[in-house]
Amino acid sequence: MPELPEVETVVSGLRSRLEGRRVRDLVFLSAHLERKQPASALNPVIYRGKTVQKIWRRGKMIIFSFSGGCGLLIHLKMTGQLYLCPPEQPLDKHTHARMTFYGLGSELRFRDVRKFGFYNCLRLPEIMSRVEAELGPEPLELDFPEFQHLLQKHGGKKIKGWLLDQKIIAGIGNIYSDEILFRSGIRPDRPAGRLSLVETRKLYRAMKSVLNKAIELRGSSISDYVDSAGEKGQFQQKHLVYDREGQPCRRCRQAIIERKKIAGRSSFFCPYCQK
DNA sequence: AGCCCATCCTGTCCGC
DNA sequence: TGCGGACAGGATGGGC
Repeated sequence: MPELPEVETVVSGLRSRLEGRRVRDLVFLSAHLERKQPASALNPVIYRGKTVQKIWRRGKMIIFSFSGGCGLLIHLKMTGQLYLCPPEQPLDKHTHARMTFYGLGSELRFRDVRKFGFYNCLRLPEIMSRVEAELGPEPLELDFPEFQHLLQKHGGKKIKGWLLDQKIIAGIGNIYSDEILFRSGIRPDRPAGRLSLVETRKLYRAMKSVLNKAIELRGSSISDYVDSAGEKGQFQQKHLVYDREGQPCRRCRQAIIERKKIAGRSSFFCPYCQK
């Protein structure tokens, strides 16, 4: 499931290959993805001849800007993939869009088995206003006082749900919320507003260190995730609780990792290390 | 305000 | 071996 570190890895790979390139064509391969376009969507034909100006990330959203004010807003959701590959590589039924470029031996493909993701052709100002309306601040740019303020502002929420809420903080999903809470020694069902100062500091530091370390290791490949070159990440080897139900805790080596549904999501935690 | 549930979708896994 | 049902999950939207 691509979360902030996976999306960051994809974006940095695409950026180095695509920024400054001129689009030859954008083609949708399945009607499904087109049905997810909002009413204000641009005709894909408009992208022909446009130059990729910038590619960046906001939370888990991927944004492209092109010359002429066009943009792309892409979300990989759970099984989406956005990668460069040789044009002759066979297409399968899960590949929903392809973009080709002048002078580049690779094409960009959007593939998504479960079809939860979207790939929206929109004007850049519309993308920016949508993204800013829907997303809270970036966790890696958040300072400690603002972090504390957000904990109090949504203090009734369980901390797991708090971390997952994209409107509070943008980019954290189910894997990293569990890994962050384990490293903070905090149980996922604790109310966000009732953490001690020491716990709040631990949580803040763990959030940054887990996300940064995961970016360094190019993300976690649990099911479908691959980067822009089709390569898997390595952070799954560092997971301490996620998907480890029934196995001994890697820290205390005694307690057994539990799994509970919290805030509607499977949550893994150590009943001994997390208070 | 915040929780729970259903929804979208398909591959995988489990039990019979 | 094969089939059917449960399940997973990011985000949204409705109901309580």
